[in-house]
Amino acid sequence: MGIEDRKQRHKEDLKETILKAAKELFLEKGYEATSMRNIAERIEYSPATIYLHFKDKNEVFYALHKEGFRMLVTAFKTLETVADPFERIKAMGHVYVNFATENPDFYQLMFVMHEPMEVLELDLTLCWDEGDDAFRVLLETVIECQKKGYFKGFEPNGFSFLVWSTVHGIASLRTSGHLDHVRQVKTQMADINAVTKHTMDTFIEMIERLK
Amino acid sequence: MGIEDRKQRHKEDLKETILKAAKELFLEKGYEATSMRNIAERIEYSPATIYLHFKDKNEVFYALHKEGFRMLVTAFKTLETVADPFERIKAMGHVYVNFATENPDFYQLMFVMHEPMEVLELDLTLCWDEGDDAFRVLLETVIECQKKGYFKGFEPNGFSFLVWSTVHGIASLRTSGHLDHVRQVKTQMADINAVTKHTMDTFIEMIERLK
DNA sequence: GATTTTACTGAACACTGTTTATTAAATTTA
DNA sequence: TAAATTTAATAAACAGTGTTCAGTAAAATC
Repeated sequence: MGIEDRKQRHKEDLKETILKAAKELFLEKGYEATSMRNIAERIEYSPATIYLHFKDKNEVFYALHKEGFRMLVTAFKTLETVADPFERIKAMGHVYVNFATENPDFYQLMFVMHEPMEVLELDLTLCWDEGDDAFRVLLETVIECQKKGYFKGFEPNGFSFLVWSTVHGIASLRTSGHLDHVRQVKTQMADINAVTKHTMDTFIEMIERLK
Repeated sequence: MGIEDRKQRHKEDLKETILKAAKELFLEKGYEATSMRNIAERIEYSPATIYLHFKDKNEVFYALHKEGFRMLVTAFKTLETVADPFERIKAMGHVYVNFATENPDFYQLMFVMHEPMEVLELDLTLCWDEGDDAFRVLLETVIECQKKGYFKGFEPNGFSFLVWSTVHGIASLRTSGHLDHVRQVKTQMADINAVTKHTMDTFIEMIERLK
């Protein structure tokens, strides 16, 4: 089936080409400004062609959403070298917030917008494996911490949700710009990076005290 | 100038009518599905008339955004009866998350979307008074707590940002639906309310230990 | 060489936010 | 009261959006 293979490969090449163009435009101009016509124009196909490979715009961005999670899980991989689970959970917080800072558009796509998640809601045979993977890394680290005697008396799921909520809160208030508006009025801090860092440091100090 | 007054009143009546219709449609169908044509149709005016009273769609929703903050500040007012500042900060967290739960669309408009905030960014003479007000209530409570010996050694701004980030994280992961997706896979909890409550309880337990 | 399958597109549908020239009504001036 | 002016409101257009579908060329099969 050499011909079948080649055809299949060509088909997937085009799908990859569409996603490459979609990603470029998304990072250049954001979600709203990236139209199906825009993507089609860049790859020199008609808009209708995209619909032969993706159900709709949400499905295109769901693919990018998954790519973002693969990037995040890769970033988490580097944490395996951190032996102490408590140090690892601190490092995870930094990796998470840094990821959001360095890839604000991806972060919004992954954790703020719910358009890409609608694909999951409409097709219930699909699962949010990527999100689950990322959460499991956190949960396992929390459990490991508790085995060493940290965070005594906390239910691990609840504690993990709390840690996630906190770093997500910092990341999303930062990337949406709301944190910066309050900074301007309430603090003498020079820039948004300082506020983010200060808030993260306060969080680390907080969990240090639960040690 | 009785006539001037009447004309002025009529002008503001129409502005209020526009906002009323916009609010209704927004709560019925969400932000994206509320179009200027939709609003105009409901009040039986032409779309162009709205532009005599508001610069653009963002300005319409900025007005609703402000209304949301007035609602939140009103909800915070009831906390003045809580004498102990530590109990008050706990109650604030609950009021905040309950507000987000009961008014998810308003919450998104106020703390997640940045379209309404663009009005502030374009017209720098305007200030985000509403957001500042809400944050000040939190900051003052934190300072009061510290006067009573709680949260020793924390810088009050940083601690306030951290508390805000945490409750915002819980509220926004809940209203966006991301929390519910992880719940389905990772926990045996019946519904999203249980997860939200459990995470909030864990947060309260956490700050109790810093007392 | 004729037929079927595949890949692709042009054009349309029903929307969107926004602007502008024009009209109709109300008010002011003569 | 009649003419002139100001105000309020709109119809129509512009340039875009996501999406669908009938139709067309090219490739593969018979």
